[in-house]
Amino acid sequence: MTHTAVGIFKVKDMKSRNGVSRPEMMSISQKYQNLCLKKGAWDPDEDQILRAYIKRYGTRNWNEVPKAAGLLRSGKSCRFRWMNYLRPDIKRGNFSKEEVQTIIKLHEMLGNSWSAIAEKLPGRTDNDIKNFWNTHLRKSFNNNISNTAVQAPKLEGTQTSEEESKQRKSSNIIDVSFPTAPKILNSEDHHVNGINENKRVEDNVGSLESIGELSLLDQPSSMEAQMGRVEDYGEAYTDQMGVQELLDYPNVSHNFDAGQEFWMNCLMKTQLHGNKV
DNA sequence: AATTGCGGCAACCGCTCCCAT
DNA sequence: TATGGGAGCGGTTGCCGCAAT
Repeated sequence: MTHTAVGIFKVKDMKSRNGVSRPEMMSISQKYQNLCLKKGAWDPDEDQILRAYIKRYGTRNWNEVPKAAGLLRSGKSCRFRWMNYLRPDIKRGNFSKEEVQTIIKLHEMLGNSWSAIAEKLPGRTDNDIKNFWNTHLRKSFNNNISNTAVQAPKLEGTQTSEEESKQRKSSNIIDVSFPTAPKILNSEDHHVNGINENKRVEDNVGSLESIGELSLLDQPSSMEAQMGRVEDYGEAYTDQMGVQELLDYPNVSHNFDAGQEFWMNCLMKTQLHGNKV
């Protein structure tokens, strides 16, 4: 049956014997389990089984889910499928302007803490955001520094039609430059506005109670200055008085970076018109 | 028409953290 | 207090489809 192989080795209960150490046995067990488990894309039947099982029994123990549901998958795989695809509250459409802005701002602030970013984007998963960043935004920000052509983000979402896909691919190279782009540094310990980069990200993000509070971050370049991670790319980032002003009046619009504003406009035009900017 | 290269997404892997014992 | 298991996270890989050659 499906879960016999999975449950065969209870490694923690085994003692070393025949000269095989526990770690070695662990490894053997893992390999054996892996051989027995299905990998790769999920088919609709598996989705249906998992969905039905979780609907009925919930997700208290992911390792039990595949065994009890009769799926030849690891608990991790089931969890991943549920969390990133099957969950009913998953949003699978376009990334809105607000969502893109939020991702950009939070990434400036938190780095690659996708789960923390995802918390502020209801319906979006960390994996979605990570993929979106890696395939669209990262290139833009890398090229941001070198001022070369970048690829416009795809904003249609994951379930695009072939037509949209073709249109996107035929028109997705735009020229964007960021004349005043800040450069992120690898610094040791930063405490800005209560954010400690050396702490777990959740601890820092916990202080941002709602998306509304993100309005405080509406000045991307200035935020870099607040975080003290800006190299000398212009006075706006190094002016201590300016930084103090931001700290004193966080809700007042300061020094909105023209390069990023332009870039954001490009994104929005691409989304709204589905064509060149 | 066949081949190659590339982009995008889904999924896996390895690691760390948290919590129960 | 130490240990082990489960959960969660970020990085990476593999596959598929499309465009270019």
